[in-house]
Amino acid sequence: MYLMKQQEVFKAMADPTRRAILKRLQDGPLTAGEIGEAFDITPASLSHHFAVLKHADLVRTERRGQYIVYSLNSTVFEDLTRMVLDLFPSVGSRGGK
Amino acid sequence: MYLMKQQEVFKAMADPTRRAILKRLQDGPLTAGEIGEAFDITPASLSHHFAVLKHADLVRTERRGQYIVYSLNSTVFEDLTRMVLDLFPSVGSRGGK
DNA sequence: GACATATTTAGAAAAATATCTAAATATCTA
DNA sequence: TAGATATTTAGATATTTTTCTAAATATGTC
Repeated sequence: MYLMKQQEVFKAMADPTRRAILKRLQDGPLTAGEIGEAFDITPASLSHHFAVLKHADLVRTERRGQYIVYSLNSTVFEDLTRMVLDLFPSVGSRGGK
Repeated sequence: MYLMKQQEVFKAMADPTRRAILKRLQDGPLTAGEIGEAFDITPASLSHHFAVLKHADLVRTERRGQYIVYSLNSTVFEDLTRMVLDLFPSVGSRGGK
């Protein structure tokens, strides 16, 4: 059922900078540089966070000329939501263990 | 809106042992010792994980004689679900930014 | 081709986390 | 109260993560 790398996804979500990156991408794709403007962090560190998010398959990338454009991968989000629900029996109200 | 400690919750969920602890509690409350049976880890390390889960308000505790009984706190879990949905606009289909 | 810009990779240092052993605390039973 | 069991706390160590600087790669422009 879960094709996603559960551990990678949860680890990716655990960092506040990465969650903020995801937030920024809610309104549409952005280049690495555009995302970085919001953070007081070097491009290298940011790039590391991108790598973690990509590894968890939470974002997709596409090169556009000099730029690399990042966008949310909403498919994995659905899996994540399901995963969270699965951890808490009462709310999801989906019977079996 | 979010009364929960977002960072604490995500951090708590990032560790596989802690997620497994939550899983074990799905079927009902268990003592620290009962939970520990499933893991190849010292009671001290386990206790550390309990502390993290408690700090995130994901579990509740109650002393019963010698034992300490742990149970899921499903209230916070609803917040968590909402939080995840909030990070991914397409899934929740809830308009605003 | 040379140079500028955008981004990533490599390698090191600093900070956070997970784990352990040993000791402390709480409760139970005799 | 003494001894046993259950759990946590303290302190140390090992691992992982975050961040940085410097260098490398890719693309665009002159």
